[in-house]
Amino acid sequence: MELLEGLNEPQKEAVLYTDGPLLILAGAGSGKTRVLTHRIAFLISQMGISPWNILAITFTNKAAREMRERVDRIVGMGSEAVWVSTFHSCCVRILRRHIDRLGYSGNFVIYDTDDQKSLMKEIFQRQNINTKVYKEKGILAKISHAKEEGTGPSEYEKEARGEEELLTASLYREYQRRLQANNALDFDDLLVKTVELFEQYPEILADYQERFRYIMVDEYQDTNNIQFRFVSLLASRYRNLCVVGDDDQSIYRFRGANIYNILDFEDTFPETKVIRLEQNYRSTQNILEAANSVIRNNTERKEKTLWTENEPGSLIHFRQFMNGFEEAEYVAGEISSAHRSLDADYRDFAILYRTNAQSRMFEEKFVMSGIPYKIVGGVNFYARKEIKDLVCYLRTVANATDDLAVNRIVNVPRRGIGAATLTRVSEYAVSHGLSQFQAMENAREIPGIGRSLGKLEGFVRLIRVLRTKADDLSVSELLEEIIHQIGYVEDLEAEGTEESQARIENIDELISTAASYEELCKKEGSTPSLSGFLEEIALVADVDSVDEEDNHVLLMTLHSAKGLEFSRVFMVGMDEGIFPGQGTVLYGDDSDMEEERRLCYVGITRAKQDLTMTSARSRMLRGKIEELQVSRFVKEVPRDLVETGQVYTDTRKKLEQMRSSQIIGSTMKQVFSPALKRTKPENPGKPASLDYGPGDQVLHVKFGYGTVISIVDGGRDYEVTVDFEKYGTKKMFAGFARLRKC
DNA sequence: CGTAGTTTTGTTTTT
DNA sequence: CAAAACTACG
Repeated sequence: MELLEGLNEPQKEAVLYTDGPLLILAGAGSGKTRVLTHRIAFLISQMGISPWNILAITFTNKAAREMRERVDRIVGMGSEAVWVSTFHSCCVRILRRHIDRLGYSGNFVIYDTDDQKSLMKEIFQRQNINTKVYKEKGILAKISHAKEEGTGPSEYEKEARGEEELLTASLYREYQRRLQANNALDFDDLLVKTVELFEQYPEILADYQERFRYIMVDEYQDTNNIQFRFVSLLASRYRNLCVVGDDDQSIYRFRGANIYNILDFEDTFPETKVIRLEQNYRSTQNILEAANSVIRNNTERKEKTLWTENEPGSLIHFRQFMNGFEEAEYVAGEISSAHRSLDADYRDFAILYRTNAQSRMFEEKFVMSGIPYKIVGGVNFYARKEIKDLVCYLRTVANATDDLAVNRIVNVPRRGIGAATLTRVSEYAVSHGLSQFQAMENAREIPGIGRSLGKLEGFVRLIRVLRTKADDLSVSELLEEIIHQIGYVEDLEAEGTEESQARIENIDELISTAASYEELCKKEGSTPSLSGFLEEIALVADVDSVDEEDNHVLLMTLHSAKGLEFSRVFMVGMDEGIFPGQGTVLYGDDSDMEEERRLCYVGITRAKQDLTMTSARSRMLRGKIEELQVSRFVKEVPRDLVETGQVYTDTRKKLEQMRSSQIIGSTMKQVFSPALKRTKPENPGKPASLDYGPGDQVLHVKFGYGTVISIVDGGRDYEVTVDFEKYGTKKMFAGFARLRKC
């Protein structure tokens, strides 16, 4: 069959197994997207399933877009009826239709983290909470976790023990009350409310169960409990649930992802078929071996070993520097020279780090060296002040009850409406049961408003004018109208700084985003709307905008890199206290460390051809210079796979550099030798004797079972020749091969 | 009410 | 060492 061409055996099996629960354990680079898209195509073209009955859930919009394109390509006509979306956008689509049953209106707004914080801050102020003891962020984190567990305010209150939890319970209740009053949902609510809807209205659930007879979930290891409930509810009728994931790549526990969703999938759905994809098509043998060696140190995982038919490739490079400055210089230098000698293009490189803050130094060096680059993540595009301001104007125009948006822009640009006035407005609003904007419309009635009355009236007039115009204008035109009316860009131009210039560029980008949203709607045949646009931008992540066509180096966190691949990867900041992070090293337990290790595994497996890890002996942290040890993860890579190389020397000060490179060179041995003891105490180089001999059956992690042909004492180690059942005869060093007698 | 200057706070990771 | 939050003055 044409559809199955080019797929390996387990991949084919996964495509053909269509009925009942299916768990695909797909290692990094094992072609899982391919399997999923072919599976969808198979369902439609061979099984005669209507595209309408298929739901595919991905983690990011980018993944959804990619899958959509690939499905379109193989399925062709009718493929657009397949729902390919993220959890969140899928929920939004469902809620827009039915949320009125839950006491919200269909044009609800979605609050981002910033909005959540402002709202909580307001609640704190109103209730006179001591911000020295309790932090908005901390309470919000608790609420978020409660929501991920599906615990509502009442239930939380019942279970609350101790002062802090009781306070959280009451704040949780108030927070939800305020959200609802503003007709707003936060990220977690999107899932919570959908599940609530399904549980309270079985007929609505039944509708969607009928509709989504075949459900596929990608990156299943990163689902949290509420997402699990959502999927289980939908799939409980037809039970055609196919989940794809890799427990070794579960890196979102901090945000509620429950690794046991994938580890225990077979227990939850007893008739589950399990298929493992362990052949990697992405990386060289050395890179894969390094990844396998690192992840092997985790205990909470499903045992598996990735293998590949690719070349061994070059060794993993490791470089240690005196400080972060030299580290960045080295990376920039390597990229420049590779580019100059035409070995690689800029787009082949990615710099991966643990925290966003680490990007700065690389950015500076890249600017100096003229290397084109793009930073993914950091401050979300839509969280930037100028963008947020304008979006809040749009929100105000779209939704009369969005108090948060109104309060944000009422004095942007300066209209002389200050804190005192706003407090009066808000008191009036609360006592009369009005929204903030409605109260402003009645400003005349508000006691003590005094001189601010005219200013408020001016603001109300402006919004009314914009609302009227919104009916005839497209989103991008409305945006330009707003910018024109409030003179936003003019103000920025007047500033004339580099920063204000960057903001103007961001604003231009926002306008073109609006324009392309309209384009997309036209192409799809849907009607562009203001609320549609707002929804679109509320759910995008920064990775979503990564474009493989652009020729620049990408800088991003290890988290953002999941699902991507690059020819050449630099994992920078490989220091104890940075990666693994300080919190994990000092306060974390084993499972925290295992999560960090999985993150490292994700990083290593992003590389196709070439991987470099770097560290620094000292770094500037929180304004202090700190001495750092090399990351334990570097030490977990077998010595034989690593090349420490000539230490990079700056051309400016040869002499000094040579001295420091000698120092670094001499530390290199110390870096690695204790490592081998630590991570593989059972394998200290050449063993005194071997517990197997010629003729014995042995097991190898990668090649499986085989028979020992001969053993030669090679001085440093024994050279063993083994005839493997599946891979034929291989020669290997006993100390490294870790053969087990059986 | 707005600004400039001062103090405090903070580091994971993000849909 | 930043950025954010707070304070005091014009």
